[in-house]
Amino acid sequence: MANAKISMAVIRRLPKYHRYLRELMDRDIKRISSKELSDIIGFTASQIRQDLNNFGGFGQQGFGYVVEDLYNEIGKILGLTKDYNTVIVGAGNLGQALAKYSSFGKFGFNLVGIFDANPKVVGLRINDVEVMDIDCLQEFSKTQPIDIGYICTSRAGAQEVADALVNSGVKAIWNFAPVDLKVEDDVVVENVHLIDNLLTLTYFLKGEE
Amino acid sequence: MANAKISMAVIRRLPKYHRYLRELMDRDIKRISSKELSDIIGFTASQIRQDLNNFGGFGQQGFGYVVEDLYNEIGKILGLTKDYNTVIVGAGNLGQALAKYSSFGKFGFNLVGIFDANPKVVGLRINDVEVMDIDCLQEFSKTQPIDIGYICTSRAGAQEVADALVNSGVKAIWNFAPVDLKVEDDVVVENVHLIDNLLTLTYFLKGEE
DNA sequence: AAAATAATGTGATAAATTTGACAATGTAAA
DNA sequence: TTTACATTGTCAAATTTATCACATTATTTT
Repeated sequence: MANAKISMAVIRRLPKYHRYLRELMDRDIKRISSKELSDIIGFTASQIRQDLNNFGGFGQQGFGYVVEDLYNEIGKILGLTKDYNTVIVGAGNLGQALAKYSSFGKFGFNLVGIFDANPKVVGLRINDVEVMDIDCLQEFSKTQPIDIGYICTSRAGAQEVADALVNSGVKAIWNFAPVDLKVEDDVVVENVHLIDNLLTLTYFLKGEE
Repeated sequence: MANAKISMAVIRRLPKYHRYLRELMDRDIKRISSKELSDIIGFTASQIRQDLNNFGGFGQQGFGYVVEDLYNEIGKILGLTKDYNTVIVGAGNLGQALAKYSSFGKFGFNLVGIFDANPKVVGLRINDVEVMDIDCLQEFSKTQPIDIGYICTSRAGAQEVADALVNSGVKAIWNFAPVDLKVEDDVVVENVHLIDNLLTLTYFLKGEE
């Protein structure tokens, strides 16, 4: 297995490959060439081959790729062979929406707890998971290891929540607060900065009219 | 004004500059050098200067940048000098969360309508905006021009909704459905593919344990 | 079984992006 | 007013990323 450093650009394309391969499977397509995949996914065939080769040769010369095998291989690379325990911190609009969103479960993301600092929402049940006080997080993490924490708090509380998650042994944070968190090197943070996204949109909107 | 093509990499950094400059203003800091900004934002000083120079010289040699001026300039570049009419299509969990999320208003994004195909939610009022039937979209767009449409539907309905938005004159789409939309060249699409994001996280989580 | 065809894997090339270096030019101090 | 200092704007180099081109190796057809 090739273990040279994989570039971020490649990694960010992997979920898209995964998504399109799933779709091909659903359409009962058994095999695909890099050229055909290129046509539907929008990357060049060359890039697709090069991307996949970072992880080993999944294709067959003169034949292409077996859709299901490739899907499974990419799933493995993305770490989808195991389940993950997740918690949501911040039971506001977004936190509740994520709690109710069922699609994550399909990929093995199991919501095991929701936490909030606001006594008004503590005790509420959302999608069959009880909202607990944020101060109970560390205690909770002893009964059940937490793999990923979703931070859905305001900007102001986010860093404190990140620290609390890290203290509870969480190694991956999905951050929706518009702030860049400071965490130790062994903790992975993935940001969803919605405002940043929206401003990119207006940049182009402005430029094109 | 320099009008050479600005790279996507630069554009995606602009909202982050904007965010950090806002924070500096809130802390009442009047001026900043690329070196100081580098320390807090995490890009190299050289990159910061080069990024800003794409749009003209906003700094002063030997002095640095005036925080408020730079904030305003970047705001202009991002198109934040005007307001935008937005609609949400899909009043499910996420659509409702976005409707209730007030922060967008601060930047001039005004929610003027919410649409859904499900008769059960049509008529509901969310954050003082009524949920209308999706079939009323085109009619609605005649009374009030729509600048940006947020697609918060399922994967299955997203393309159809995108088409309806484009038909109603919308030139910018913020897409939360896990699908890549096909639209004409003059329509800008910004995707928030949450699942893709989450899978990037597990990629690193897998690699680091 | 041999020839024609298809499509990967990969090394070389090109393009894009980031970083480094410094002259030019301003500010601040003496 | 002159000198010392700070920091931008920008060109050049280095690095990273994407594309091209093709030899290799499999499949399919005759």
